[in-house]
Amino acid sequence: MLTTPFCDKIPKWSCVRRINVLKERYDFKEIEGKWQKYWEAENLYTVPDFSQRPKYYCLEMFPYPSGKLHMGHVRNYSIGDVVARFKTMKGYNVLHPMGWDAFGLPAENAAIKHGNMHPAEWTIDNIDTMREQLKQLGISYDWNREIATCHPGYYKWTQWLFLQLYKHGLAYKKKAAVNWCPSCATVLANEQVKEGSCERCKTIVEKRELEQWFFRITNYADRLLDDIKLLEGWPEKVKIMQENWIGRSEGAEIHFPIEGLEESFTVFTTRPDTVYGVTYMVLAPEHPLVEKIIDDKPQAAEIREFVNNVRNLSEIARTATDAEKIGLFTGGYCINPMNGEKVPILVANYVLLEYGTGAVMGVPAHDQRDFEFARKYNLPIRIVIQPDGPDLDPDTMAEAYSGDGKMVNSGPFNGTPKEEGIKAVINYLEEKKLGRGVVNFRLRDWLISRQRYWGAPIPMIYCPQCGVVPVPEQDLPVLLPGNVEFKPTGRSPLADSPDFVNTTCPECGKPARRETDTMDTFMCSSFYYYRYTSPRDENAVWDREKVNGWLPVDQYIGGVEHAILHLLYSRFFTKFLYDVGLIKNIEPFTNLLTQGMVLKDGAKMSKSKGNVVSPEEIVATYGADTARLFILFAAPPERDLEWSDQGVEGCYRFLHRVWRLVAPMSEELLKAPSGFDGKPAGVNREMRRLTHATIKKVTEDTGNRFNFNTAVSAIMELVNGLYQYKELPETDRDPAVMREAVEHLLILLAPFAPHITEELWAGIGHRDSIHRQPWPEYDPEAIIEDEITIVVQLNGKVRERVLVPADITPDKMKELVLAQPRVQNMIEGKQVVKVIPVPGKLVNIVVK
RNA sequence: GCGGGCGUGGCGGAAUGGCAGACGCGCUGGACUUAGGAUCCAGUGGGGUAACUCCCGUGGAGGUUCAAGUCCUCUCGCCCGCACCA
Repeated sequence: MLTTPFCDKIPKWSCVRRINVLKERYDFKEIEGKWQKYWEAENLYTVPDFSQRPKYYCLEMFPYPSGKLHMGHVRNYSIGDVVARFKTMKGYNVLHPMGWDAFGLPAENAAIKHGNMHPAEWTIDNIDTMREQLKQLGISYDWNREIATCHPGYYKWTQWLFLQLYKHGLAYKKKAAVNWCPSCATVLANEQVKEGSCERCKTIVEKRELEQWFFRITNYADRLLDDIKLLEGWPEKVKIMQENWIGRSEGAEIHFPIEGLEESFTVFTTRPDTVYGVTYMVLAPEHPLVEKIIDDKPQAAEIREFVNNVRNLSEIARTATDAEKIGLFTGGYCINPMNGEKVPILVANYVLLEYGTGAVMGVPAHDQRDFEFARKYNLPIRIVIQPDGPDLDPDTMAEAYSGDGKMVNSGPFNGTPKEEGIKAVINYLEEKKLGRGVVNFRLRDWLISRQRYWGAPIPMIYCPQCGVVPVPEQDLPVLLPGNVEFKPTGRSPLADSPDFVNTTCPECGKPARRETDTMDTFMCSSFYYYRYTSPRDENAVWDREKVNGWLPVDQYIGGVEHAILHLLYSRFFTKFLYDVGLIKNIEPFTNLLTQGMVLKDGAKMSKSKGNVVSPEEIVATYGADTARLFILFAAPPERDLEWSDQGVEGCYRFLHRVWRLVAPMSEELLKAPSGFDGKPAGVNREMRRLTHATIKKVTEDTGNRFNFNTAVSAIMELVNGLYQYKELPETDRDPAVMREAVEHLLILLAPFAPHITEELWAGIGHRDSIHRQPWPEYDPEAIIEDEITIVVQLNGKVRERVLVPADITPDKMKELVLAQPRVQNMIEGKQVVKVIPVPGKLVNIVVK
C-alpha cells in the first residue's frame, strides 16, 4: 500500500528536448497532468539523505486520511510547497515528505457502520484518494518516504518506543478516575477534553475508575517549560498556551494532623505566609481520608451522599464557572501545625483531587474564593497580612486582600513582608518537618490507553506468574488481528478476539493474556517526523546519521489546534529520545507556522453549515495552479482566509494573463540575447528596475516574512508592467530586457504556480525544469534610481512633490525644496521653525 | 475571571514612525465585438469645488512626535485559548 504506483509508459524528460510549442490558450488540464507525470518519472522531488548542499527540513502536519482533502489541507500544503520549492531554488537540500496519521476512530466507526468493511480497507482507500489529490495539486513531496502509521512497518516502532519508555520507567499503569467518552467508547487524555466534552465528537465526558497506561510526561514538566524560551521561531500565542497548560506554580506543602486519628493530610498552597490565617480546611470529595474522618461522625450519611453526587457529576457540570460552591462540615478537625489551633475540616465540590494534593487550606482574608465561601457559610475570617494604610477589618471588608503587606497575627513571623514571609515559613516548615517548599504543575500524566481496535496494540502481556511482562523487542510488531468483528458493543474487538488475547508469557512460557488496549494516536504522530528520515528501515527506528543530519525540522506548518496536544507530546518525545541518545536535538521544530482557518461566509467550512467548497471541484474547474495561487494570495498565512469564488476567478484570469503575455512572444524570446551589451537606458532601464525590484520584494516576502500574498501581488505588478512595456514600439524595446523580465517572472512565480511556469519555461526554449533553477539575486545596480519624487510637507501635510536627484544630501534637499516657487508661496509671511529632511522620502517644513 | 489576537474603502487585504488604501475582487464609464459573463483602456474612501496637492478619514477618547494605521494611556466591539489551579 505504500508503494507509489509507477507508470512505465511515461516519456522521459529527454523527450522535452524539442522546444515545447505553446498553445494559444492556457489549457491547465493538459499542462498540469503532463508535468505531474514528468516530475514523477524524473524523480524531480526525490531528495538524497546526504548532500553538499545545506539541509532544510520543511514539514507540514500529516493528515488523518478522513476521505478527501479539504481546503484547510490545501492551504497547509500549498504554504509548505512554496517554502520547500523556494528553499530548493535557494540551494538547499530540502526534505519535504508526506504521510498519513492513519490510525483512529473514524475508520473503526465506518467499519461498524458499513458492516464488514475493515478499518484498514477504509483507511487505505482514503489514503489512495488523498495521495492522488495531493499529486494533482502538484505538491513537491518525496513520495519515496511516504509513511502510514497504521502500517505494521511503522507501528512496530510505535510499539518499540513504548517499550523504551517502559524500560525507562516513563510508561506505567495505574488506576485512576479517567475521562471516558461514552460515544467513542474509550478513555481520553486530559488534552483531548475541551470544556468537559470529547474533542472529537462533542459528547459530554464521564469519569470512570479504570486501570490505564500513562506516560510520565510530568517528569519533563520543568524542561518542557524551560525550553519554551528556546523556541524563538514559534508564535508567541502557542508558547503561552503551552506555558499555561504546563501551569507551574511555586508554593509549599503543609501537613495537617487530623484530630483523633494517627494520620495527617497535606495541602498545597502558593501562600504559606498566610498559614496563620487558616480558619477551615477543605478536602476534595474523593479524597481518600474523607471516609476515615467521617466514619464515626453523625454527619457520615449526609457526607457520603454528597460525595456520591459530586462523583457522578460530569466534568462540565462540576467545573462550570457558575456552579455553586457547596461545602459540608465533616465533623472532624485538624491541627494547624504552626499554632496548634483546631481547624474544622470540610468537603467541598470545588476542590479537585487531581490538582495539588486534593486538599486546600481556607484563608478567607487573603483569597477571594475562600472569602466568598467563608461569607456563605459564616466561617471566621482572620487577617494575617496587613498592607500599609488603615487596618483591614474582617467584618467590613468586601473582598479578600491578596496584595503585599506585612504578616500579622502570625506569632514569630509578625512584621515579615509577604514575599520574605513565604520563604521564612517554608524554611520553618522544612526545619520542623511540617512541610516543604514544592513546585506544582498543572500538567498531568498522559493517558495513552484506548479501548479501541484501530490503533497500535500496547505491547504488554499479563502473566499470572510473572505479572506484567513487556513483549520482547524481537517479537514486534504485535500485529492487529485481521479477522475480528466490528459491532457497536462499546467493547474493543481486541478483547473479544481469543487469538489475539491468548498468548504465552515471554518469561515463563505459560499461558498469558495480551493487553487489549491500543495506543492514543498522538503517540504515533509524536515521532513520525523522525521516521521520515528512515522510512523503510526494518532494523532500527531510524538511522542515527540520517536523523541527525536532517533534524530538527526547520519549518513546521499546521493548524493552531495542535498548539497543546501534538506539539507538546512531540516535544516530550523529543526530550526523551534525546535522553536515551536516539537523537541529538532537544527540540523538534525550530520554526512553527500556524496557519489560519479557511472560512466561507465568515464561518469555518463545515458540512452542517453547508458552506463547504471542495478542492476537487476547484481543481477540476480552474486547475491546481489557480487554487494554490488564490489560497496564497487571499490572506497572509497565519490569518483566517475568507473564501471567495470571485477571488478564485481573479487568480485564474491572472494566470491567463501571464499566458497571453508569454506565449505569443515565445518565438521572439527564443531569439533574444540572454545578456546585455552596455547598459539599458530609458524605458528599458525602467523595465529592468521593475524586474529587479520584484526579485527583491518576492525574495523577502517569500523567504523572510512568509507573506505570500504580497509576494504574489508584486508578481502581478511585474506582469502589469510587462504588458505596458510590451505595448511600446518595437524599436524602443530591448529584447534582452524583455527576456530577462519574462524569465524572472516565471522563476518567481514557479513556487506558487508550478505547472504553468514549467510549461512556459519549456516553451521559451529551456530544456531543464524551472524548479531546478537557482533563485535569482537582484542586481542592486538595476534598482538604483537617478531621480526620485519626494514629498514636501507643511506641518506634516502633503503640499507639494518635487523631483530630485536620488543621491541628494539632506542639506541640498532642504535648499532645493525651499527654493520651489510654490513652497515660497506657502511659507510667505510665516515663520519657518524647522525643516526636517528625510532622505529618499520627504521634507517637512514646520511653520508658525 | 486570566491570557492572547484583531478592528483600515462595498469586499479580501497593503503600508522599517515619513505620500493611508499597493495588489486583487466588485462596481462605473468607454473601446473592440453579431454577442460578451472574453479582452483592453479609464475611473473608483467620504465630502466640497468652475478648478486646484481644499477639507475630513485607519472602532472611540486622550497623549508622545516635526510627522501616528503604526508608539503610550484609557475605552468600546469582535475572535481565540484556558478556566473553581488552591
